[in-house]
Amino acid sequence: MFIGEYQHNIDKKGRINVPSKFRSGLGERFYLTKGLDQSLFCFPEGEWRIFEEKLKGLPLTNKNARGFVRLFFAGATECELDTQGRILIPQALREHANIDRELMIIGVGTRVEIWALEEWHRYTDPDQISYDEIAEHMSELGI
Amino acid sequence: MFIGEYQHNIDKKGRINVPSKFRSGLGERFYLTKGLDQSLFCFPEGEWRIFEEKLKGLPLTNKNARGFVRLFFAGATECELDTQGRILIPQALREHANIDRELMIIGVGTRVEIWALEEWHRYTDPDQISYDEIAEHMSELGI
DNA sequence: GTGTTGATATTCACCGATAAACATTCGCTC
DNA sequence: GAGCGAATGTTTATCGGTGAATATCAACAC
Repeated sequence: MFIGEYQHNIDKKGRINVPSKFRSGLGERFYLTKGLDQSLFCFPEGEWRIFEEKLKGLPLTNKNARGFVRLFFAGATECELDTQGRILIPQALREHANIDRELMIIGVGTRVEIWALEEWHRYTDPDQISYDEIAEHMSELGI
Repeated sequence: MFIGEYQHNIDKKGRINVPSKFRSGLGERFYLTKGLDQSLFCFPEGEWRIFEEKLKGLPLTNKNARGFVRLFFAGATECELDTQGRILIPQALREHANIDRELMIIGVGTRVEIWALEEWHRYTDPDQISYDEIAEHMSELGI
């Protein structure tokens, strides 16, 4: 399970250090794709297969489903950690997530997400997000 | 069951001593998350697994669910007692709870909470809080 | 009151992780 | 083949996390 948030920087060549806590979970080879809400999704091999299966099951006739499938498959790339534990983020994905220099890498259970720092702050802005609603969800979980 | 309150200090590296009374209940490894009201929640491993399982099942396509899962996982961290019974509180969690130096660790039945001392005093200030009023609401909950 | 024990506080030193700059290789174009 | 840029590798500096050692304090027993 991936949890926690880590603020890293991207270097001039478009590489980022994968937080050491995520390395064992992601393994040597994993998958990176355009995600929802201007983020990038990062799946370990096993989770990627599950995700693939789900996408394949979507109806070709549904317009939204078609867009969904295109976004994920077309945006996907296979990543390999280099000798220093870094990965290269392709230009297209950097643009999708608006990543310039500072970014936030977060663990979201079964996947890892990469956000431009600014986007993440906007997303988690207390004015934008309803903590009451969150509290609501928490009580459903019995917290 | 966790009960009692303990006033501790955090060291320069962001570590705190876990009160010895809580150690056996929390075990060697447990989980810490951003809680409500500027506090931090501390869950033993077993309870954490239950949340994880529930959250894993939430749909990726639902915006609210996505947000909740992100905040919950990103705001969490795994803690392990070091050789002296201390844990490290990550920067982000310290900021969430406004913890600078003095803090209060309280037992709340099934979980442990960590507060900045100042926040705790503000929260429990008799001028701010009416126990009668709280008791009133409790009766609505059937207690 | 004194000594003992266990718990918490504080400091220091070391190691690993990350940041940033620089070097090398490879493939491409001209 | 020369020059170029993208990708990959190497090196160094810095910072934060981790463990060890020591100091302080409170509770308790005698």
